[in-house]
Amino acid sequence: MDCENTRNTYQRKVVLEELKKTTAHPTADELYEAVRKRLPNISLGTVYRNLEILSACGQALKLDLGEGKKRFDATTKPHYHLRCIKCGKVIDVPYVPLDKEIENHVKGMGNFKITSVQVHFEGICEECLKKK
Amino acid sequence: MDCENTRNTYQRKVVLEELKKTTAHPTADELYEAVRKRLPNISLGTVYRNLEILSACGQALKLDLGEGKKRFDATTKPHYHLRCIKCGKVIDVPYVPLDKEIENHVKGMGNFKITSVQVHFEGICEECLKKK
DNA sequence: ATCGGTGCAAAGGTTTTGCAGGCGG
DNA sequence: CCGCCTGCAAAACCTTTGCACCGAT
Repeated sequence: MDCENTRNTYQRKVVLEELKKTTAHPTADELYEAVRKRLPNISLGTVYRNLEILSACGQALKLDLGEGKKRFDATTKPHYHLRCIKCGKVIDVPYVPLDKEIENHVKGMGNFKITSVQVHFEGICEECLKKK
Repeated sequence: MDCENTRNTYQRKVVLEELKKTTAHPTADELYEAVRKRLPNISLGTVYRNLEILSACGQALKLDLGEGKKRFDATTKPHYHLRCIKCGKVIDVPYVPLDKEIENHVKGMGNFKITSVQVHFEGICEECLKKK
């Protein structure tokens, strides 16, 4: 994607601002609802298009945790995610440099070049542990 | 899921047989096309239902590699997957016990209980490396 | 005979896209 | 002005589901 020829539209600005306000890793639809409070006429398609551009240009992360829908994250520095199997919440897991370690383990195990490693966790979050 | 009260229908048998014939990690639709050569009247819904039952009962794996569709694998023993970013092919990566190692790294880094770790790789497969 | 499974088609949920008009640089 | 972007709506895509009938046990 060509990130030089993108324009700073107000809609894109608000989408990114609202994404930065939360740590809940919203879906496109959830973010659409949040953005609509400020821009009642924005369309869901515009939210999708802007999330696509923002994540392609390094200003957001697109997450797929196997739920059948994507989530988005304004925190672009390396970290992992844990999805709670009880309440569905997605929380951040602090970064430890697993990627390089994994690549070292797998290196030489086949004739392919690894460009990225996806790691995510499933488990039970702090709150759901307390409830039980 | 209740795996005791399942019946051995011919459709389910053929779905599993066709899945076992390939290492290409087919999607439900791709498997539907393969099965249809033997059972021209089978429906896509039946393929989905059987893949759901087979994976829930440990006879197949359901994979989500972030493509917006699920893939299926008759190899249920532990291994990883690499999706080629050039040709889209999914190939097996031999198992090394990354899961436990990762859990050891992350253990104690937050108040949550990890129940599973998903790891998958993106990269370039042998054939596409040669082409370049 | 029971009750899980099937085929068909419709519906469901998420994401993409065609189009005409709007606006940022 | 140019051409990227927007809103709207339809479509695309993958998957699930309701229904009546079928067939495995």
